[in-house]
Order: sequence, then C-alpha cells, then structure tokens
Amino acid sequence: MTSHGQFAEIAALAGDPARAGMLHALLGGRALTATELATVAGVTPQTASGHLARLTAVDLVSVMKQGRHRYYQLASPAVARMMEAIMEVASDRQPPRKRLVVGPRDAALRAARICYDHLAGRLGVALADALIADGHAELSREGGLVTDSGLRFLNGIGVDAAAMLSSSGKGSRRALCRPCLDWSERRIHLGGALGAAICRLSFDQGWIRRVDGSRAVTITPSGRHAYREHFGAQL
Amino acid sequence: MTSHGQFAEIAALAGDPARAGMLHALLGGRALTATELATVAGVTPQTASGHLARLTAVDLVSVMKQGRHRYYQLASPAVARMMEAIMEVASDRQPPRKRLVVGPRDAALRAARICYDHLAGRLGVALADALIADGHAELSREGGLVTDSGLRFLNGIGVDAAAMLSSSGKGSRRALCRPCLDWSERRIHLGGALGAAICRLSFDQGWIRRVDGSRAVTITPSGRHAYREHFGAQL
DNA sequence: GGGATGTTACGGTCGCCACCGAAGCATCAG
DNA sequence: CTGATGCTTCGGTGGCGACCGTAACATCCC
Repeated sequence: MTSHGQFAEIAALAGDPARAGMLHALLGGRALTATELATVAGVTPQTASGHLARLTAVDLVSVMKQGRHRYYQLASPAVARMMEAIMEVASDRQPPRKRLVVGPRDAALRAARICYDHLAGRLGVALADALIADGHAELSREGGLVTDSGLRFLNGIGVDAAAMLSSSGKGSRRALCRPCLDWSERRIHLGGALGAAICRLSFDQGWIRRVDGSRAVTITPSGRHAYREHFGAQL
Repeated sequence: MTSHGQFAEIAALAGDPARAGMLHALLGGRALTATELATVAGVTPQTASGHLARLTAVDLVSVMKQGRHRYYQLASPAVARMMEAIMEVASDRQPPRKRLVVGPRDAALRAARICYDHLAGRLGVALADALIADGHAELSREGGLVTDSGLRFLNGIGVDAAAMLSSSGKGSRRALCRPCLDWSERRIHLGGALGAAICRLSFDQGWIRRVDGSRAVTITPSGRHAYREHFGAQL
C-alpha cells in the first residue's frame, strides 16, 4: 500500500517529459542551474522551478545554493542506477521506425560521454573491453568484479585502490566494478567505483575534456595515446 | 530526444498507481489473470484491460492466452530489476510520519516473500547472511559473486551449477549472484541466477509454500530444518 | 543606492488520461 | 442452441497537473 504509493510517486515524477529531460541532463554528473535545466527541458524557468521543487522534495535531486544561483544535481548514485535500469528497459524496445537522423551532436554523444560519474559511449565500451581482455576485470549483465591483476594495474596508473575500497560501501573488492548498460552502444561498460575512478583520472590527466553544455566529452591527443598505451584500448 | 521520450514513456507507465499495483503484484513471479490484476489494483476489469494493453505494448509485461483466460507476467528480468531500482530510491525516503500500522498480511510479507524469482524478506536476508558468513558468496550494494566454495556447496544441495552458468548470460561465474535491496528489511539479499535457483529448490523440496494471492510464502517445518541445517541460517 | 539577473510564488487556462457504464467478442458448460 | 464467464472496445465524464504570464524576492554588479 504505502509501498505502491512511494513507488508510483517516484516513477511518475521521472515519467514527465520535462522532468525526464532534466534528470537526463543531470546524468552528465555536473551540477546545473535551474535556468540551464529549464532550457534543456524546453520549458520556462517558472515551470522548471516547480518541477525541481518536487524532485528535491522526494530526494531525487539535491540543491546547493551558491550566490544567486542554485545548483541542482542527482541526489545519489541510487538515482542514477534507477535511471539506467529504466533506460535498459526502454532501449529493449526495438526502434519503431527506420532510423532517426542523428546530428553531429548525437554522434559526439555516441563517441564518448559521461554517465553520472563514469565513461560511456564507444570510449566506455572500448575501455571495458580492454580491461576484460587483459584479465583486469570481469563483467556481465548481472555483476562484475576487479581481479587481483586489475588492482595492481590500477595502482600502476595512479588509482588509489585502497581509497576506493574504503569508500565503496562494505569494502568488498567485488563492489568496485558494476556493469552499466545504456542506449547508444547496447553494450556493457564500466560503472561503480572503478568506472568513477577511471573517469576522474581521465579528467585529471587531461585525457578527456567536457563539451559545452552536453554530456559528451572529447578525447584529447594525449588521451588517445594514454588509452591505447596504458589500457590497450581500440578506439 | 528519442531517448528521453522512451525513458519518460516507460517511467510514466510505471508511475500510475493502478499500473504500479499490477506490476507490484506481478513481482510475485506468478502469471496472473486480468481480473485478478484488476482486483489488486482496485479498478474495474475494463480499466485494467486498458492498462494491461498499454503495458504489453511497451513490453513491460507479456501475455499468454490460455482458454478464456489471459495470463499476464513481467516480460523480463530487466523489468524486475527496474522496479527494484525504483523501490530502492523510493525506500530511501525516510517514512514521513511515525509508523503505519502493519496488519498480519504485511507481517507475513516481511517474514518471507517472493521477489520476482527469488526470496526476500527476513528469510531472504537470513539466507544471504548465512551464505556470506560461510564464505560461499560475497555481496555488496554494487555487485556480488559466488565463490568456489559456494559452487561446491550448491552442487552439494542439488543445484546444477553448470546449468546455471550456461543459462546466465555470458556464463561468467560472477553473474550468478546479484544484490537485491527492497523495502521491508532495507538489507541486501540474494538475487540473480543464484537467488532464483535457491528459490526454485526451496519450492521443489517443499521448504516453502505460497500464500493465497500474495507474494508472501510460509516456511514449512521441513524448510525451517533445512535452512538451519544446510545453510546455517538464523531464522 | 539603482538596475540587472536568477529564482520562486500565485492564478488561471487547457489538455490529457484514468475511470466507469454499456455493449461486443471469445470461450466454456450444459 | 442458450446461458455464463472472462476479457476487450467504445463513448463520455471528471479531475489532476503541466504550462505560462505576472509578480515578488534574493543576490550580484556598478
């Protein structure tokens, strides 16, 4: 009863096109202002404000006041997981028509983008494939794990595995690696603490750079080199 | 664009109270008729029929005609995963009021119930704890796996691990064990192929029995014995 | 201080959708 | 065949909520 109600309330909030657009934009991992979110959702700021108030009321997004701006972001990784799960079901539907024309913007997203806190798109899939091929990780639809060789590898490229372990829930070494499936590649890629760490490292090392106001990222020349050299990824 | 639309469509379908009730009932794992679903959702058969048509149109549920009945069930494990993910977010909200009065029906659900294809409630948590304590499995919020000792243990109690491996996606041994969190215990329990296998075994051995038209199950005396003896579970 | 910008609050309009009653098919029993 | 049951389709009604215009409030810049 109360269980249904909560469930339906959350799903309904995510089910409005405007709110879905905002949540989708927030999957980019950055905190966005109310006006930015209004733009991406295609509604006026007043309307967006109302939506955001409801989303924060149920803890789907959180707010940080900063001067005259209010920065909104997803409230927790659980929200991102929920969105991924919904997208998995949604993308299972075969495309109803032929193929939609995809703009260059869409092409950039398919090449490489952020998925809340980790990398997705062809880059994300390539990195996952490379790590799996080298025996650093295992991954399937239902779960994943980092191998011993993977832990050594991570330490070698500058990821503090110990910190990841302590920050990752119960500290299980198996919690580091989570499969994430999304719309563009229809393939599994790296999520969880491992995916987040690699994404953070990539930004810190200048391997990737954010694109304008989008979830897309561009791979820098040094990044292209690093991914090939360190990870053995086929780009 | 098209991505948002699909996402919002699915979420909105799950977000209606009546449809949410039906989906919730179908989490029990059994196929239910349209009239049964109408009853649990508290609407007339005509209304339920419309809802079910929409749910089947987007492949959230599937139908099996059998005589003059139509049996509906969740279309895929992905749908169940999606619902669990939504419930995780929904249950994160601390109860707004004091505590709701819980009837005996609710008490039975909390004790032991079916969650699509595996066991949940106190029984599910106890089994998971026992397997983890014995080193047969590892489990965290982000992932899980079955250990070598776990595979041997499963073979010992009559679960064909080889069959599980082949039937479980890419055949990774790590895919057998998936964490599942839900509303009553706020604790992780066993999902995935392992959870389903143990659930099936429990029915086959007569350790548990379904309760009327509910997701709840009762533990038989032999089940109580078996869970304590074989699994070392604290009931 | 005054003016610009970002954000929220209020009121009113409009469209969509959940709902039911009545009627139409399909299936089974006799 | 006739009647009963399960389910769906069709039409019409009612209510909730998404949306915007206007306006108030907060913060920064000069």
